[in-house]
Amino acid sequence: MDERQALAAFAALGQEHRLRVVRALVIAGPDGLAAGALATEVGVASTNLSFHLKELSHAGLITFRREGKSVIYSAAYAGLSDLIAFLMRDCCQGRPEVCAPAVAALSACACPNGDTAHA
Amino acid sequence: MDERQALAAFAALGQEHRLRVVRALVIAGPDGLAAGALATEVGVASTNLSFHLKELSHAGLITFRREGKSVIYSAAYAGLSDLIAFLMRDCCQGRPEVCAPAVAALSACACPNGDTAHA
DNA sequence: CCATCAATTCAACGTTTGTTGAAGCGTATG
DNA sequence: CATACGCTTCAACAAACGTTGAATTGATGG
Repeated sequence: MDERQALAAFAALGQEHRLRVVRALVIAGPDGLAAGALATEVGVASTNLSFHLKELSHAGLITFRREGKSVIYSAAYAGLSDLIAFLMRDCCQGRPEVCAPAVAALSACACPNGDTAHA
Repeated sequence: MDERQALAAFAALGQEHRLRVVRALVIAGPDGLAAGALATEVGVASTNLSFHLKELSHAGLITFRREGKSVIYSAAYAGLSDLIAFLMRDCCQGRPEVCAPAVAALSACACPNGDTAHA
């Protein structure tokens, strides 16, 4: 990920309604949510939501697929990963302890190795 | 971290000059950089930089200390960690594999356990 | 084929944001 | 105590952003 993409992603997340959309989609998981459902959940007019969804999609933070009359949006987990990596890249020039808290914070969420506690 | 703080942080990062400042400070490490040095590195007028530094400080992404005539800024690693945690919170509702890539991306940067490779 | 529903595009608007130059404040030095 | 230096505050302006209602596209059902 280059600076241009990261910039677009952070700018996209720096807006109340868009941040809520991404959070809702992250929580919803790979199944995603229809645009209408999102509009209700976030509390924004559909016209306005479309604008924000396009922005998020352009920033690589969400993806979408048509399903009948609805358009289903989901979080782009890869895009989110890349964004985190960009922000912390080159963070520990010989000082691993500096950015270790960030790893711990994220690990607490994901428990990727099936090893849930006392890591 | 609550939504309001996360919003301020993402909005702060969604601006070219501010993102460069944060990246420069993340790379610089705990020692930090003086405002003047940052202005040179980022390529922005000192007046303008002050504005952005205040914004970043307010968002909890950087800290500062006075040292003689200079003001030294450094990355607030804890703030960055919290931000990452907020973004990915509740991401793996029974599906750890979904956000595992994010953990991998960050771990590659930090190698916190002294275990550098082949993890 | 027409009516309906879901979602998007478009143009217009009010507000917020980033930038600039001049002036001010705090710290060091002769 | 006066000067120089580093940085910040202030007021003003142009550009970008988010919101809204009306019109449009695409898919489904009578």
